[in-house]
Amino acid sequence: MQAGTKGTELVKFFFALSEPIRLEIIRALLSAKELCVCQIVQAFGLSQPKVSFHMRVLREADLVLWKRRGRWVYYRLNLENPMLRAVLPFIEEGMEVSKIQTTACEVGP
Amino acid sequence: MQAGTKGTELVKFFFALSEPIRLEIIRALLSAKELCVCQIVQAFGLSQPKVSFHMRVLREADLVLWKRRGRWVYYRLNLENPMLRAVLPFIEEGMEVSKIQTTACEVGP
DNA sequence: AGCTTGCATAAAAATAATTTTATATGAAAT
DNA sequence: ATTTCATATAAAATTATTTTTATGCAAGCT
Repeated sequence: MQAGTKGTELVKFFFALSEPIRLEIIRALLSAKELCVCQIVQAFGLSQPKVSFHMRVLREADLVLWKRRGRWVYYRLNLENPMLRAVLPFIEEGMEVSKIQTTACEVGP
Repeated sequence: MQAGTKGTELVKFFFALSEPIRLEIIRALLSAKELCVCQIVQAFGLSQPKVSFHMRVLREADLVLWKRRGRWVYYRLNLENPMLRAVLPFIEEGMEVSKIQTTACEVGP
């Protein structure tokens, strides 16, 4: 996804979702209302900079929102994004039903 | 999109759409019922192997169907793909209305 | 059959994305 | 004020994708 690309928004959107780790993070965020970086790090056994890198891609594609609370940074899906909403059913597909978020849940440190 | 990836189908789908040239080809196929490679080459001023490369990515993501007729190979959108159908409205967005296919049209050599 | 056209594919070269390693920042704790 | 923790960001190293260049193949023409 080189710089100066036209139609960037759409390209960024698809690009962000075209990576297995990022898709898994999206799925995790679908199950948990929100997650801080350390939870994602632990859940997937990834390095922290790696997770931060991918979260940035997701952020810049407008797929997630973030908020700092104390020392932690929490990420959650940007469900206001209509494109995300359009593809979520396909991302959910194959997920265990039990893992799909139906109600808010307490998470995190 | 490294080899041996899990959840390949979805990743391939998003990956195929995460590239400006491929998105433009999708848009062109939306306007023209079907296009042969030489038409895409001419329409965008791309080299033939480049177009073939991108068409293969689109094929392997199940986004397009192809058929040889004589010496020409024609590509068209795989509108049976439900994921493609889900995102098409967003891909159309910003396209000139006049370019959006409403009826079949005669194209090609 | 031999030529030409349209296209796929392979190999090499160029470019871009990801991962790792190292460092910086903001917030709380001591 | 210093230290510690959680995380972002930068730089370097690695890996993947894209582009270019070269070649091969199928189909029609002469």
